[in-house]
Amino acid sequence: MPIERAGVVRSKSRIEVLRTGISTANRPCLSPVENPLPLDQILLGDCVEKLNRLPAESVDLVFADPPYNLQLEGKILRPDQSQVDAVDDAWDKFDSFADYDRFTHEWLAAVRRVMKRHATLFVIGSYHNIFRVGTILQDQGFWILNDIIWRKSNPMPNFRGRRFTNAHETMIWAAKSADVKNYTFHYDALKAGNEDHQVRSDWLLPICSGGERLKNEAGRKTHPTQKPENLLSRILLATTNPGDVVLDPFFGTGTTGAVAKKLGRSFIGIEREAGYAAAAKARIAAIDPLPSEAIASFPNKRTEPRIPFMTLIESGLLAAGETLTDEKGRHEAVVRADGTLAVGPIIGSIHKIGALVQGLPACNGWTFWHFQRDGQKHPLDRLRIQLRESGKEPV
Amino acid sequence: MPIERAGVVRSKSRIEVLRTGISTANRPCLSPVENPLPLDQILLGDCVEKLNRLPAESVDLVFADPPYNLQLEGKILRPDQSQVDAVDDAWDKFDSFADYDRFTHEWLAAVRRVMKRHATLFVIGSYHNIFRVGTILQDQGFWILNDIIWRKSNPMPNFRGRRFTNAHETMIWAAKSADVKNYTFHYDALKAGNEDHQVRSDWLLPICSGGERLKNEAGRKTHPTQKPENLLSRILLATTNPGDVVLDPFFGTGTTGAVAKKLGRSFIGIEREAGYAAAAKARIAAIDPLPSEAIASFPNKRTEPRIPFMTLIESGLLAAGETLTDEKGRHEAVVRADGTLAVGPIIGSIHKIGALVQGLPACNGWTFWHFQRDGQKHPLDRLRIQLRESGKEPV
DNA sequence: TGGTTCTATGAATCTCCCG
DNA sequence: TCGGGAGATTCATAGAACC
Repeated sequence: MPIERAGVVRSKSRIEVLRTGISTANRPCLSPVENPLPLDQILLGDCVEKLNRLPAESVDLVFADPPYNLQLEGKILRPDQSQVDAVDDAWDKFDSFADYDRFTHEWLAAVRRVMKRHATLFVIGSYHNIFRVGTILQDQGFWILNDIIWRKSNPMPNFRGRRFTNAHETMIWAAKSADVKNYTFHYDALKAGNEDHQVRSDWLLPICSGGERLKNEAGRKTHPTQKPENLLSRILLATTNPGDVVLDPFFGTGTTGAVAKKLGRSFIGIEREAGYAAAAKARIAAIDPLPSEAIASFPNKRTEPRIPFMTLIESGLLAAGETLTDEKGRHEAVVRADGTLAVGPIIGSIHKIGALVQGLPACNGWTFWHFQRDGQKHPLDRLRIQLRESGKEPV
Repeated sequence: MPIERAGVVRSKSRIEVLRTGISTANRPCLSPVENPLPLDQILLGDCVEKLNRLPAESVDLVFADPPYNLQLEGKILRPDQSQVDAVDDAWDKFDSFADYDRFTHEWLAAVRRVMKRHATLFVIGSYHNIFRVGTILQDQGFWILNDIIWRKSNPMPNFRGRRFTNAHETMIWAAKSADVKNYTFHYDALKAGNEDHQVRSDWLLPICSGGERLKNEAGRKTHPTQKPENLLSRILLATTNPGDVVLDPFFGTGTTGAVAKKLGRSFIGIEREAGYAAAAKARIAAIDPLPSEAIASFPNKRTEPRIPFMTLIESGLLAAGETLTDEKGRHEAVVRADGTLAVGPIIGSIHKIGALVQGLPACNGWTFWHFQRDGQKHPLDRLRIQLRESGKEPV
């Protein structure tokens, strides 16, 4: 095995830390000590075989760029890489789809086992294979979160003029099952980086070319389908945290590893072709990780510490007896010393009372209710932010 | 052994169908004379049953908008607590993927039988169903020509902030089999109407709303998923000729029929719900077909237009059938639905026709041709500027 | 009448912590 | 595992309402 490690090699203690919390129950074959998570390495060999040697529930994200269907390449390979005779009638065409399906089924099941409970999966493909992949992953219980369209700003034109320019590829983003709700998704950061608008399911990005494209000595491209780093950046920034483990079972020339290293994530790459793996290793070794302040997490509203309304009063930011209104001044409520609001005889939380006065089933009291300072109305949330910021300062 | 998992286990009979085409057992044996093609009609009933009564190899194009098999749980509320009027109709309910696959397999096989040899098929769907559809149609021997992304310029946002905005739907365009080469595809006309650039596989179009959206007496939408006419226009203009027969097995409120009538194509619609069919019938009756010079075939030779003139028509800024003149009103031409101009029998880009009527070698159609509004003539360029200003595409 | 503001709504697999 | 409740969450467009 010429290449078992590439790029950054982590210390054992680091691995131990990252592996903490991984159950030993379902782990195949090897003990944790004998089989530590091979972080930031490229495993050379068949992906199913290599995956089966990894501990269960050990990675946070999977990015998979499997071989596209083989029907256009004139030859068909079985999962064991034996070649199927070239054929062109319906029976054999079906047979080739069945082969591709079996291959897909195997690697998806192997990947699924090593995913942590909250982990998610990206698979990229074209119309040749993506429908088979999508069907099979649904059959395995994966739960699709989005299909995402990579719109190529500079696609290869259609030379024969008999079809529309094939200007996109499709990615499927899926959780392990429908009941997984706590997957990582940096909604706030994505929105903030997109003119304060939600990021859509169609992404416009150029294909990989220029200096980013790996070439051999003869100037030929090293890999036929090298993915652009920007594509992987978006994915990793959106769905992982720094320190997370990203698995790529079809590593190729290592775009996933390069981007993971740059963004302070760990990677595990599996690649069958030694030539691709070697190119990936050299490429990743030359990557400088970004400074930590460039990749630190964007504040996430859902994970901010909760501030009880009462704390505002206790801290003196708001006084018991003050009158709150909505933004337009159409509704009023009085702040009570115990951290509740009163509208006439009715008493309740800022959310309950906000819902009540509007006749709605629910309401976010932090943004609905406003207090008055210097003749201007400000939302309660402003005081909450103030409190959180002051709490972070050293005392 | 029934079909348990599409793409994984196949029944023997399924393989038989794939090998031999349609088995004769299920084939209805009515002669064309006994069963003339019900052109420009809506057949009320189950689509498979109705399809089996149609003569084999009788339609030129199929547009299918099957149920998506959305699996909704509970309600979704907007941030203002209003409830989204979701698709919860009985026709979109399936017990399992296996059920949906069976349904898909049946209607696709029935559709396949009535397609002429050179006919093509469009199916539209979302990530909930499109992977199943794509897999099954590949299994049946259909040959995918493109997958086409309808990018919605105004999609519904994601209200919970846990996913990317689901801003597109996917269409699969397929021929009956891989050896069909003579399908209709108006490459030259499409290119001429698109700045002399090939049309890509991602199309930006708004959802159906405003006056085009059918509403009942109470002002509620008649159909939850009415498709925009511009979407069907592009499809019919690209892949059919005037006089062709377009089949829609899930007719709904008849967008396919309305566009077919407008563009001088015939249609056959099949719809199970009497209410939808009645709405479709009334809608189509009110359609005025475009004048024949606006839809006659684009000459099958290369031209050199330089304008996305087609976009003006799709955006509604200019209507197919309108007459353009030069500034002094000495020359006239008719706007065609495919983004070209006609002067008598001669058809070409706005530039070519402008040059022709003046007897000059070249002409800038954008400044030469004028349209009439409120009794005044304005150059086409005015509309182009308007469009550019409004056409800020989300990235 | 014209400009501005408000409101309704669209194929949607749409929360999460705590007791 | 289930239920309750805090509190988090929206963009483009049409058309009505208002000024």
